[in-house]
Amino acid sequence: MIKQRDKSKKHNAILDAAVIAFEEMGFDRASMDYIAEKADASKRTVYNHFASKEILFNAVIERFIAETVEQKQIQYQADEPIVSQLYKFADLKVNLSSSPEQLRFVKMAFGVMMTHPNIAAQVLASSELSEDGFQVWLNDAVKDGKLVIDDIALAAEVFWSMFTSTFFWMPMLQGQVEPSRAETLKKEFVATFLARYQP
Amino acid sequence: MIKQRDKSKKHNAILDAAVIAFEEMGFDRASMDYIAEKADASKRTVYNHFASKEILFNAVIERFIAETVEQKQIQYQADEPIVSQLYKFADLKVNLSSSPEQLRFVKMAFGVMMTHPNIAAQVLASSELSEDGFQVWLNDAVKDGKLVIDDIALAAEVFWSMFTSTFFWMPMLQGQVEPSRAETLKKEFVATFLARYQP
DNA sequence: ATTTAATTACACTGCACGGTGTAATTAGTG
DNA sequence: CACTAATTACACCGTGCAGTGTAATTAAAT
Repeated sequence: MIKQRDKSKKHNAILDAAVIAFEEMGFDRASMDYIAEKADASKRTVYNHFASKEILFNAVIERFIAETVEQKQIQYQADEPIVSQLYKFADLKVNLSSSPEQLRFVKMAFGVMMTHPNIAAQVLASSELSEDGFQVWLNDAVKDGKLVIDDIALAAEVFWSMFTSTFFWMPMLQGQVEPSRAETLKKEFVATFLARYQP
Repeated sequence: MIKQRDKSKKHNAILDAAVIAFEEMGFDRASMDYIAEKADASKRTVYNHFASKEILFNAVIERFIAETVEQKQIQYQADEPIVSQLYKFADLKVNLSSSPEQLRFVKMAFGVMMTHPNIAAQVLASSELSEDGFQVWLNDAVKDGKLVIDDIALAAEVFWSMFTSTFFWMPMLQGQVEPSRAETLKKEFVATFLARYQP
């Protein structure tokens, strides 16, 4: 009969502390001593849970993806106006830009990726899931005669490029987009998309 | 009478080496010893030219901006088709994405900026110069009756958001855009823009 | 050829950090 | 309560790096 205590508390405390540390100072400058201190743990315990800093970092990324990528799928609805359905897709991006925690994390992750291409190539994947779903939606809308599109993938890129630039990249480097301006931009982007692809 | 030898050769050799080093391994991991070696200089000489690593980094950024931001202004031409003029603006972004050296540098600079917000906030500014010129151009086009736009700044953002996302951010993180696809996207983006703002 | 500014070689300081080993302590589980 | 897995405190190693001091060397300007 093996006795086992619950490690998960310290485990998560360490992950939380690591997130804070990595966000504060990036991968290189975040020291294991600092992480241990923030986690109210000894450095030895940190190493007992995660054999190296790199392993710890990967665990941090994995937990984030598991937590945040709860499939937000949007189905095509024949009875709902095209515009309002497009707004829903738009909101997927807009919402990220208005969630400071997520933004801070993604920012950190990309910062690390840029200087350590070897570590954590997993981050990009998660941001592309919603974009795949959009192409399915576009297909249904075309079949239903509500949109006229030759090249679905191209149209999808037109749509996402507008939103991604403004609601992902910009906030990542410059900070939040003011909500009122976000609304204006969202409307204009959707209007532009429809000007091109609506019969 | 003071005797002065020409320091500029070593000065530039050091800057060149620093660029290589920072691009290769980022700010933190690029050591001054390594930079000195790459510059065929002693570490002492490096420090004689640049008192600290941070100062060296700033010098690197400054030189890059001075070199690359030769104002590429585009004037509105009443006799030239709107489409072809828009293509010229588009090419400003497309060309960056197809210049590996510039891309590598900008990539490095952003990587550093993300983890060291204190260092070098100067980089963003340089990428926004061409975007200002575009608003002037839009104004002229509207006056000339070739476009119908309420909010010039908004229209400008619609235009740049498409191109920036595809020809700046994507290449920065994932690498080159294939030339043929770049051409397809360019055309589609311009067509979309015109679908919205051409009378 | 002489002068001297610039550069070099090199030794050295100090520090921060990744990672390990161990003996003692703590606290949850049965 | 008794057991023992998990945690801690702490000392320690090796390394890599920013930055400095100095005496010797080099090479360009006059």
